[in-house]
Amino acid sequence: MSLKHGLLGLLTIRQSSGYDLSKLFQESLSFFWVANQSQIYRELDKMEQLGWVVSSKVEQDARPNKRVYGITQEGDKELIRWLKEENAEDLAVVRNPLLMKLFFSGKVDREYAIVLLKNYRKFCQDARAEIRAEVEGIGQVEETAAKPAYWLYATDYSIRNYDFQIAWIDETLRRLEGLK
Amino acid sequence: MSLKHGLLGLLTIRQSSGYDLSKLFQESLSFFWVANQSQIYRELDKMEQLGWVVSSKVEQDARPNKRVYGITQEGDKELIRWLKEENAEDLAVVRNPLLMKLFFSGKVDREYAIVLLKNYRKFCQDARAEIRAEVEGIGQVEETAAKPAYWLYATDYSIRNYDFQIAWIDETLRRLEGLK
DNA sequence: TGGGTCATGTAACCTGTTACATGATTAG
DNA sequence: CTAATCATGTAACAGGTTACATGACCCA
Repeated sequence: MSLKHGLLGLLTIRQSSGYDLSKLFQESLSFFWVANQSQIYRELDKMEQLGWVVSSKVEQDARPNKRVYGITQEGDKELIRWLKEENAEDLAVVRNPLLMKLFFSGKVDREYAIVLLKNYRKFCQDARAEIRAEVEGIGQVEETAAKPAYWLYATDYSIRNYDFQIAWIDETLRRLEGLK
Repeated sequence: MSLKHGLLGLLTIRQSSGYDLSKLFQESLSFFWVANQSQIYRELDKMEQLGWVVSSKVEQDARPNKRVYGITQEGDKELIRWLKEENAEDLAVVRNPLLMKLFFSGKVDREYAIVLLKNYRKFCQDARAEIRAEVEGIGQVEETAAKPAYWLYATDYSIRNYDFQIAWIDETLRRLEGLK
């Protein structure tokens, strides 16, 4: 149940509306978690039922009224509980559409597998560049004994993960093209 | 929509019941796609409504009657269409619970992040060993101009992906422990 | 003045997870 | 004899996706 906890985490920074959270999420967590806006609204609703957040209506005139959410003590406790919980198996969600397609590519001409890999390679390069740009944008972040820069480890993972994928694609393309 | 297509792919090998498919899936595709049994039953149902498969009841006496599914021409066409389709963005589903937790680990003691990484490292090693064992079990598969061994590329990806993750964990642990 | 983005959400549907139900056969 | 596994599924719920609705403001 990572999405709810991601939202809790963001709400410890500041109170936010669904819209705000959606943007915040996009800026900070979207490299390793995709969530769309409507999903965030629904989750907030459920989190309020769970007592993890409270909301209050804020009247606005130039825009539609909004509902601003804040984390409760209960919510904070839940966030900490989740962070301390050990559940290694649940951390790896294996679901890879690329490999699914590749696995069955014997059914079609080899060219399709090659295009598949090449397109995906392009996608990886673009995604990698985007993360790098984002990281540069934030600039140097202090990593001290008091505060390890966890976000840095996460972006590092993401970038290197793309590197790994690109390297694997290149080798696989060589093998495929070598068979011609 | 990869699960339906995975099942279509398996059904081109042979006709199968939901139970058979569930085991087949486990043996062949589970390294890159997790699916549970009940999900497979439901998907088969929908695929029959779509005309991609047909089923027939098979009476059994020692066990409950079963429903055996076979792929139709329509289903085969759909499988090929999916294999040829270009959709690079949809191939990367970014949803990483490990990074979500790590990202917010500043909220708790550093020790929890260390345990998190160590537990996950163990998980990766076990998963890696399991795939290797499976690959050895199948033995050498011919890779010829006529038939590239796509399954081999997929397992190769999976193994190297675990290697990458383990390497990143080790470096991250060093950084974390260096801060003490 | 017409299209994009800001800003708020709702509704319907699809996909994935968990728990349960039933009864035979097999291993310790 | 008892628990595990084989073998078949169904039901309810949780999480994710797509499409739609409303209206102001901003830029070309």
